[in-house]
Amino acid sequence: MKETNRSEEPNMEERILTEAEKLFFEKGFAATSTTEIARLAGCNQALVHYYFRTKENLFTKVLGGKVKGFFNEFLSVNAGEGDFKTKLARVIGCHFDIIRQNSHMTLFLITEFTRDPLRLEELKRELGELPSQLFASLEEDLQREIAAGRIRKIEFIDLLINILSLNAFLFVVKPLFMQICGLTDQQTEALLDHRKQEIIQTILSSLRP
Amino acid sequence: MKETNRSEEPNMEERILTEAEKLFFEKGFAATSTTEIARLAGCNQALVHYYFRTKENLFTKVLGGKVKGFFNEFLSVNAGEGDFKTKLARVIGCHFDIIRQNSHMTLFLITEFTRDPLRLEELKRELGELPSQLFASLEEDLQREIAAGRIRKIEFIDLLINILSLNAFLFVVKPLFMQICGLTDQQTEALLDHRKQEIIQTILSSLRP
DNA sequence: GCAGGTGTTAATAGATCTATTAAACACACA
DNA sequence: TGTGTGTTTAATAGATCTATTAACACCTGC
Repeated sequence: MKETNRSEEPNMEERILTEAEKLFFEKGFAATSTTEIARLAGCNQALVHYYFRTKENLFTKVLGGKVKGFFNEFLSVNAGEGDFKTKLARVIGCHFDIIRQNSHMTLFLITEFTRDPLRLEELKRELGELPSQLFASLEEDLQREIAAGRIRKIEFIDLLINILSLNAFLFVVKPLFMQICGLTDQQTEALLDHRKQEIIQTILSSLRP
Repeated sequence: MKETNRSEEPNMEERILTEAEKLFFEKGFAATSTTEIARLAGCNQALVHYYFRTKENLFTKVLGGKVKGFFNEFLSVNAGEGDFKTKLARVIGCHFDIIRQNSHMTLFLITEFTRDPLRLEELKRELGELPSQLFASLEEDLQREIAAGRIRKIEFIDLLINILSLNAFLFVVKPLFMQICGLTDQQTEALLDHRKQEIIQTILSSLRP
């Protein structure tokens, strides 16, 4: 086994991983071939199998870390201190930023998990209790606020779906949206900055009694 | 050429179209094989090519009508009469229903158009002025309401994105959502009935001054 | 009854893809 | 120099996919 490279140019194994990630995100598992991965990485196709044995293996290698990392980050957001609206605004903003940083993964995650439910089960198992932790605390707060008449009556699941919809949907259709509206990258980033604030305001406004 | 069937059991050509549609929607173009289409339709694989010559051909045959029809319906929704909030509620509800009836198409449309921008350009050309008609009228109303202080200040594009996000996102992740929450079809339908009202209320609430 | 059209299948060509194997290559080090 | 180890390639087996072709079954009009 070779020492991991430090500050050298990437070796072939790493280049394969890099190109594989690009292609998998861009075209999905089925439409990506090991031949194409090899071509982009600049090596023989057999080498892809030498390092990773199977395409499936390579796929999970590429994904495993990324996906688990993404959800871990997403579900570990800390609501922090302050009143409910402050905490809520913070969580919404953090989630928006996390999705934004993984923009190209959004659509990919949805399609791959939809098409392969087994992968989803696996992820659920790996994440364990993480989801319930973040949500339990927020739901408790929500019920208290409703009881105190400080926000209108709403099911927790609805609030959750509303936030996720507003935060994620634009990233799901981002390439489409840019093309339809004819936006440059720079204009898109500006719009996203603006959207983050607008989403927070929309959710908070919609919760007023 | 044979007469189109009336009230008889579907002929093989129609069954191929039906099964092809299911598979394309479910797994995308690349992951669907003509062999599998034939198997589900209950015929020899050669027959698929007999009727449609190529897989690409079959794909556009299946899609062409559906997609154009969907967007036509979506963009032809009539705001009708009444004050702004009434009209808005009607448009949101109609859009929700249209997407709901085409539930399985939502994710498919996004992925296919994202992966093949040319198809999108073609669709834009075919739809022509339709999009601007619906939106121009609503935007005008919105500005008037803001000026009159009856709703809070908001960009029209933000309102549009909010509505579309809330209406569409759940359908994009519907299979995932059902699996994660362990919902039956019946439970899901009940949730969707509820969501429709909740989305309308969320949008209207969020617009209060 | 049979000639011709339509629907259907079996067989197969040809392409491409995954995965394996054996051999060539490069380099370290005794 | 030679041997060993890790990297890379060429060649290829075997599977699967798209598409074509030739043959078969069945109906219909003459």
